Amino acid sequence: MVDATDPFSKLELELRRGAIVLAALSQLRTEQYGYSLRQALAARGMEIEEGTLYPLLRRLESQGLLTSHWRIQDGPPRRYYVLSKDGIRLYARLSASWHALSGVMADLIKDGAAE
Amino acid sequence: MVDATDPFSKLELELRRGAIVLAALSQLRTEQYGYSLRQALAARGMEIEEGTLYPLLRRLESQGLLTSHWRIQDGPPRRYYVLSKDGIRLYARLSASWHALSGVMADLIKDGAAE
DNA sequence: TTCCCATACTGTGCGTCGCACTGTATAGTG
DNA sequence: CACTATACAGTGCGACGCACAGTATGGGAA
Repeated sequence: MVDATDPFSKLELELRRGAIVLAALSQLRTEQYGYSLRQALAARGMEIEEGTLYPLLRRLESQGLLTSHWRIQDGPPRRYYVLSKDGIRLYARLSASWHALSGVMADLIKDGAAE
Repeated sequence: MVDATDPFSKLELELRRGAIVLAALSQLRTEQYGYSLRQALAARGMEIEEGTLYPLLRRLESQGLLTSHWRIQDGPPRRYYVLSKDGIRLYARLSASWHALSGVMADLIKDGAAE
């Protein structure tokens, strides 16, 4: 629960926004269900709300980037997701984009860092 | 003009989305007008549409992060923008956030890079 | 001079998406 | 048997990038 009237909070949220998909995809190279994915990401410093993550997973599947199936075993039924062939390709491209963006931004920010 | 039906294009756009504000702010540590800012960013690999940049500048000013004034000198009137005190503070915080995010993402992506 | 393009800014509307919030259901623990 | 953690689904709002359209000036070429 952040103060939405604070410009910084809004901007930081926007900053994370695009990265969320890539973060999720990166962990779906191996099979995960929503809840475990959320915990895996949180453990690495990328906290994503349930209301964000679950719709995201469904959206990515509807776009053919993920495949999923229910599995009932040791506990409640869980929907497991993993990258599809298209998802693997897209992940490669998107992580390359991230890398490029990261470089550009580092360049932009560092100028005048000595000031 | 990208193919909006291609999931990759949409996701890449989302990836850039949050970074745009930070990129703009980074160049407004020194006074710039919209058009020159757009060219400065493009020259460094960060192309921003006019329909994105101009509203962004107005929005940031309305939030008190930028100050602006018209100047008439050698050509058409230009509206010059520069970081306000609040803007300077926010820029520092936001670039720190970017740095942190960048680190987290690098960590997430690199796992299994050897696969 | 006149045409044209680059420059420079304004404004509108659409589509997308993160999140807050709510709801549903199961498993395990005391 | 209540209570909590787990696990997922669904709705609505707010924010914003961009496509698109419009306005106006300045400079160079014909």
